[in-house]
Amino acid sequence: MKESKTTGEILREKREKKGLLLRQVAAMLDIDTAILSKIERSERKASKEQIIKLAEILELDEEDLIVQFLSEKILYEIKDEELGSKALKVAEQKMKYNKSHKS
Amino acid sequence: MKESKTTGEILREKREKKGLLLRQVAAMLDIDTAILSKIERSERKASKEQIIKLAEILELDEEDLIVQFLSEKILYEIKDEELGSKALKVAEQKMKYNKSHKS
DNA sequence: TATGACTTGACGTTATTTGTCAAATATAAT
DNA sequence: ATTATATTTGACAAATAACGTCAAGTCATA
Repeated sequence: MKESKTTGEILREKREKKGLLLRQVAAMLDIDTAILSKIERSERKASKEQIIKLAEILELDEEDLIVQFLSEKILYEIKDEELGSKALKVAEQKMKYNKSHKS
Repeated sequence: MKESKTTGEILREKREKKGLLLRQVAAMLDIDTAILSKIERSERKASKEQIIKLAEILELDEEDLIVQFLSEKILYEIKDEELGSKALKVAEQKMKYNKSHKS
C-alpha cells in the first residue's frame, strides 16, 4: 500500500515546496500563524472551508485533499474505539444500502 | 442485505418488548424522559455511556449496539459530503495500514 | 547577538452538545 | 366527554468543545 501521510504533512510539504511562509498562507486564510502551524502538525483540525482554500493556495487537488481531510475526521471519531474497524465496515454497508434505496 | 434499523429504533422496539416506560428507563439512565424520547426517535444521539447502560437495561448485545452506535456516528460526520463514500474507503485503508504498522 | 520563522501555551469567545422544564399532544380507561 | 398516563415538542440553561488571538519561547542562521 502507498504511504500514509497526514493532511498536515501534505500541506506542509507542499507549502515548503512552493517556498511560502506560514505567515503568508495564514494571512490568505485570514487566521493566525499559530493555527496554521498547529494544523500542519496535526495538533488542530482545519475546517472544510480552510481545506478548500488551502487546496487552491497550494495548488493541491481539491477532491483528494477533501477525501484526505474527511477520512481523518472519520478516524478521529473512532480513534480510541476497539470496535472502530467493525463500525467502519458497518457504516460502509449502510452507505451502500441507503444509496441503493435512495433514502 | 439485511434491513437497516437505526439505534433509536432498536432501543424503542426492545424497550416496548420488555414493557418498560420511557420514564423508567430514563430514570435508570439518570436523564430526563424527553432526552430518551429524542434518542429513540434519532433526534439526538446517545452518549457511549448511555449506550452501554441501555444495552444492559434492555438486555441487548453490548458489542452489537456499540458498533451500531459508532457506525451512525461515522455516517453523521459525512452525511452532507459528496465524497463521503470515498472518504470511508480511505479511512478503512488507513485503519488497516496503521494496524499492520502498529502505530 | 540579532533577525526571521516557527512553536507553545494561556486565554477569551463562540458554537455545539447535553440537559431541564413545562406545555402540547396522543392514547386509553372510566 | 373527562380523567389519567405516556410521549413529544420546543424554549431555555449549563457544560463542553472548538476556534481564534496574543505574547513569550525555541530554533536556525547571518
